[in-house]
Amino acid sequence: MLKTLDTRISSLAKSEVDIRLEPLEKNPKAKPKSISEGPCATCSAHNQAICSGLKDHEMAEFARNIRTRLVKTGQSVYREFEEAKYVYSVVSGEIRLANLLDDGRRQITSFKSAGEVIGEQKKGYYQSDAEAVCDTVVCQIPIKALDKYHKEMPSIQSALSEKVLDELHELRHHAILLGRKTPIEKIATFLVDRARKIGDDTGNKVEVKLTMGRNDIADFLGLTIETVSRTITKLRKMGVLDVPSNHLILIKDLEWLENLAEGEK
Amino acid sequence: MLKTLDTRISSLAKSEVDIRLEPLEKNPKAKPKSISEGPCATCSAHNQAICSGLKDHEMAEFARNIRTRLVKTGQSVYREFEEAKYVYSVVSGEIRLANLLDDGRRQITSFKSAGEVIGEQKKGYYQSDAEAVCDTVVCQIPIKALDKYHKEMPSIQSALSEKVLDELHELRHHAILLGRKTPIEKIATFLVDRARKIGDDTGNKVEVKLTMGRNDIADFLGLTIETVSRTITKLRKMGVLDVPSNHLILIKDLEWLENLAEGEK
DNA sequence: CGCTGAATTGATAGAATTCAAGTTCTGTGG
DNA sequence: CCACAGAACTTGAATTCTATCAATTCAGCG
Repeated sequence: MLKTLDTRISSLAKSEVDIRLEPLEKNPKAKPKSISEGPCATCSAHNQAICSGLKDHEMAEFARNIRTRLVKTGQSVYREFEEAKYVYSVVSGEIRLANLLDDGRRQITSFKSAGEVIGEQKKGYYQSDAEAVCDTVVCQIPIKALDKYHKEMPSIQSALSEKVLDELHELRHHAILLGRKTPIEKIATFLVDRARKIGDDTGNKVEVKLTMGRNDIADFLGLTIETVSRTITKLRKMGVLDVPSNHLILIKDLEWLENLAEGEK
Repeated sequence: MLKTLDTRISSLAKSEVDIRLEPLEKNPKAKPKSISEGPCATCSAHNQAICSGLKDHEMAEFARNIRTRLVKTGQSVYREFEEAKYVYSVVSGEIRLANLLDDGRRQITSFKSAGEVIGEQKKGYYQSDAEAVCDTVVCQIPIKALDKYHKEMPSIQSALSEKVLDELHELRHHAILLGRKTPIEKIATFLVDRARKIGDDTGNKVEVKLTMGRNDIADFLGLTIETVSRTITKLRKMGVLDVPSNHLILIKDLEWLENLAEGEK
C-alpha cells in the first residue's frame, strides 16, 4: 500500500502545481480585524458552508485560519494515502472524489460543489483522490484549527458531522445505483439528482449544466463511456430530453425521467 | 415516499415480533449500582464497542440506559424511513443493512458484527433496513441518552464519530467493488475481507464461516445468486479454496485470493 | 424417509463491453 | 474569422459476460 502511494505521488509530482490565492493583505501575519478584509468577505458559498452558523467574532477567527486556493481543471486537491492536513470547503466549481484500482480502473464516488466539504480521512490519511472537474476554488481549513474550534465553535463541529452523515446517505444510495440499477436508470438518476441540485427549474422542464465529461459520468455510474453515450442518445430519441451541447442537457419531461430513475418500465 | 413507508410497515407488522431481553432485575426502575447487575456485566463485545473507553462510574450510567435485545434470524431491528429513536451496538451475531428499490431489487450495503454500530439516521429517520442475518443480540441505546453523553462522556462521542468514518471508508471501497470489479474480484474481495475480519488465521490458509446465505452475498456484491454460486465453484476448481459446507469456506491460498481480489490476472 | 428451501448446474438470450471507425466539438494560431 | 489539430463524443459491429429461465442436486428437518 505504501509502495503504491510512493509510486503515485512521485509520478504525479510534475503536474502537481500548487496554486494558492493568498489572502489579500500583503503581510500574511497581519491578521484581519474583521472578515471584510479576508477572503471570507466575498465568499459566495458562505450560506451553504460549514461556517454559515458562526457569529461575527467567530467568523473573524475562522477567517484568520483559512486560505482559498484555486484548483484548475484536472488538478488535484489531494490524493488517496496522502497525509491529511486540511479539510476543504468547496467555494465554486466542482470536485470529483475518486478511487483507483491498481490497473487504472476508476470509481468516482461523489461530485462536490459549492458549500460541500471534502477531505474525509481515515487514520490521518485521505481516503480518495480529489480533483477539480472544472476550475474550482476551495477554502482550505487546517485540521488543527478544526480541533481548536471543536470547543469554541460547536456549530462548526455539528455542521461537519451533518456533512459526514449526508455523505453516508449519498453513498448508500449510490451503492444501490451501482449494484442494482440498469444503465437507463443510472443515467436518469444522475440527471434527476443534478436537476434537483441545481434547481434551474421551470415546471417539468429543467436545464442541467454538466461540468464533467462523459468519462467522469461513466466512472461515476460504473459504466463505459460508450454506454453512457448510447443511453443518453436513447433517452433523446425517446423524447425525454434534448442535448443542445455536450455539456448541457435539457430535460423535457422531468417526471418521466424520475420514473425511469426508479425503474418504472 | 411516505406512502411507501406506510405500505411496507403495515405489510411487515405481522412478522415484526419485538423480542427484548430486559435487564435482569425484576423492577426496571431499580437502577443498578454497578454494571455487575446489568446486561453490560457480561457483554462479550465490550472491548470493541463504543463503550470500551468509559470509566467505571460512566459505565454504570451507560448501563442504566441501555437494553439488550435478541433479534432472531430474518427479523428486522429497524426499517428505512422509520423514525430513529435508538442506535444499536451489535453484541453478537450479524446484521445486514439493506436498501430496496420499489420493484424489490435489493442492495446490501454492509454486514455488521460484534462491536459495530448501526442506526445511522438522516433527519431523524433511519437510512436502511437493518435485519438479523442470524440470531443476533444488539445493545439498544436511546439517542436521547447519547445527546446527554455528548458532554458527560466525550469518549462515546468520539468513538461514534470514528465508527461513522469507518463506515464511510468501507462504503467507498464497496463502491469501487460494485462499480468496477468483476464477479471473481468481487467474491475474492468479499472472502478476503471476511478472512481479515474473523482472522481465524493459520498462515496462508483461513477458514471463513459465512453467517449469510448466497442470496445475501449476491445482494451485497451486486450479482445474482447463480453468478455467486458459479464463481465460488470456479475458485474451487482453480484450487484457491474449498467448500466443506454451504456456510463454510476454506481458503487454501490466501495470497492468491488477495491477488485475485485486486484484479491481478 | 420424504419434504422443503437452498444451492448448484445447464442452456439460452440479452445486454453491456470491447474494438474500431467516424463525427462533432473546442481551442489555438494564422 | 477561419482553418486546423486534437480531444471528446457518438455510432457500428462483434464478442463476451452475466442474467435469466429451467432443471437438478443437496442439506437440514420433521
